[in-house]
Amino acid sequence: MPAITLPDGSQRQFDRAVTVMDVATDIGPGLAKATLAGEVDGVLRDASHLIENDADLRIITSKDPEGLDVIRHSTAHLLAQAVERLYPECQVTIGPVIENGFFYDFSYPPGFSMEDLDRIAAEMRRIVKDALPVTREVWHRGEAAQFFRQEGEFYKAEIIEDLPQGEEITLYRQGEFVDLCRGPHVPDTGRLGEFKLTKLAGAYWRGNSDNEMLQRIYGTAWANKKDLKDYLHRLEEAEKRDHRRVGKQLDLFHFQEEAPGMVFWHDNGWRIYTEVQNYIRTQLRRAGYQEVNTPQVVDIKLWEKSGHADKFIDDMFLTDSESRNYAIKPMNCPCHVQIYNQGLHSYRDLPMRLAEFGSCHRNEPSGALHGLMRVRAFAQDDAHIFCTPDQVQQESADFIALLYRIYADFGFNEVLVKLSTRPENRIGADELWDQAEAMLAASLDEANIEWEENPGEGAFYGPKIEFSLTDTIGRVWQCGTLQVDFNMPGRLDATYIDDDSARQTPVMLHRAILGSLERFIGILIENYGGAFPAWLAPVQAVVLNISEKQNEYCEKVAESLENQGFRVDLDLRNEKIGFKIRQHTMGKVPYLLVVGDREVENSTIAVRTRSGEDLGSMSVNDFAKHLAGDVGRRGRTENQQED
RNA sequence: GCCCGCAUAGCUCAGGUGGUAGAGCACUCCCUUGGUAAGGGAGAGGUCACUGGUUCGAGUCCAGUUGUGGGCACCA
Repeated sequence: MPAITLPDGSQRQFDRAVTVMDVATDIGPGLAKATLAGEVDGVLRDASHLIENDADLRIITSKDPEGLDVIRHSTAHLLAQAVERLYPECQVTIGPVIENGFFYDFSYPPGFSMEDLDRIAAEMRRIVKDALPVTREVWHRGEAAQFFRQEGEFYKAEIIEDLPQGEEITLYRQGEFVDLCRGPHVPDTGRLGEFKLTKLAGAYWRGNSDNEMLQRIYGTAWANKKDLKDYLHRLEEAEKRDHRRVGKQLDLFHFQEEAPGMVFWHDNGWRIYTEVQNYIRTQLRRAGYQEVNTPQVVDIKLWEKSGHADKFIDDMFLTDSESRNYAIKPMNCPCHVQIYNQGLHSYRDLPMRLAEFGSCHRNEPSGALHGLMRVRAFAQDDAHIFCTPDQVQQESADFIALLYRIYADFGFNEVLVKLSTRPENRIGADELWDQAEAMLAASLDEANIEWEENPGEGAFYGPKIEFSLTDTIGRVWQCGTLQVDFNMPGRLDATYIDDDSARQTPVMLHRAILGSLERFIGILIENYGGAFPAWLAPVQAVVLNISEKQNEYCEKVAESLENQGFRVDLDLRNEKIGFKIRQHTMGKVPYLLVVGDREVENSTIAVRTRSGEDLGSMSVNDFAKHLAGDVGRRGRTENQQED
């Protein structure tokens, strides 16, 4: 005699056990048709789930986020069923829901091609048309494993055997296809159909490169045709902001075969780069850092001593001369310890903060390279803070505050924060790790920052906080980092004299805010779609003449602005004004300054923004003030004050 | 590094089943001096990524290499 309480608080009384679908039907046929699953007492269940006792029930349709997940999950099963039909020797493994869609991994040594994807999608549509009922079955663990082994599905049998004891083993059946799954699923395959198989990729079984490489098929799935179309449209729009595409359009940089993973910066791109670098330089100086510069080619012995060679020798570029072996430096820290080690330090000298935009090279695996986002040659806004153990907490807090201030200047207000803790392969005593991890966690908590733990992902010498930004298509890129290192200073013989005259080993904080400048500029390009705020724009304004008559005046305007430190171009080509406006608008120049006879006569310029707004005519001085205000705001919006 | 694609003019891209390359934009020259997103005309421009193979003949088919794209693994 269950009484069902719905989310609006209303109750329905039944004289027998009912399924989620029964309740939906009781409410109305329209709802029944839309019902995909139900949330019974807070747990997601199939529409066919039988409710025997009083319960809270929320009917799940495609309008609920959970409903969309059910659709995606069921579409993954649909994919697996189609693949099993077309490639009977194929084995299924796992097929989870991911952002915007799903994937399914198959063991199929011959491999799939893009043509296979078309065949598979066609078979999937056939199954949708057949509207096969999807049913749930509870199996005995051993029998289920046995069943899959008989079917030749050894991966599935392995998954079952690895499930925690006591967990219910459920199988879902649609037509001839049976899959191990926790569920829930849609009531029948007819509820699916708004999907697209998007990519084909390799993926290692259980994410381990020692295992077989499986064939992964990615897809996207939505509740209706419009959502699917909108999603595909969003992807296209994101592609237009791709930093590689924008980099070519705006003549920022290029790559070429002779230097894979290394950037050829052009004038326009390098202007952005140096602007960013100079901004950071000023910020660090203000925050009490010293800027230094250290050699790029350093004897391998130093890398052996620091511990890097042990772990990263394959990823280092090596060279030799006169029977000595050198590495092109992959990072700055050992060199900074060398600077620290010059002279004797008192605890009174600490903290000592050494910053460097040193050029570093890492021989990244070819498959990892990705435009500016992952390169083999880069510079970081890198710095190392040498301090006493007591100072770690305060230095961390100061750093985190600086990082958020700088991100805000660049217009980034959403930051993902993770604390990576001790990895399996590490150096140093566990007590030191306990201490370091706790300090980092405390500095985040004190700043009221939400963070996640990333267990086992710390560097080999210490735990780290990672600060990540997101690109236009939702890929997350780690930029900032803060790492506590109790090991390297000792390995490289760094010391200071304590207040009781004893020699102590300083703690070293490795830290960067933007991370690789190359990557950060890639993110900036995508964030702005190439339309940089005035402070970063390679060209801040272009002076355009209407005809030859105004050339001399135009030159004077440009010269005056340049003398005030602005980046200004002159376009005196024999072209119509509409043509020039169009070209520089597409070139994303923030301000277009038009000069005709009227302006010459009144000693003014007509100001137009790249968004097409007409700011009217004004004197060069007034425009300079306007532009200076714009530059001064950096990436912050009008009403965001600098803190 | 591994899986699946891709590589044609400076850029964006066409080039069924093999018969020695095309468009638009950009570029050069000429006309046009034009007031806020493309004025007109003419011209030049390509060892079809590289190496090898099949063929009378390869941009096109096959193999390898390099680079690159999407993933996986890696990321001090």
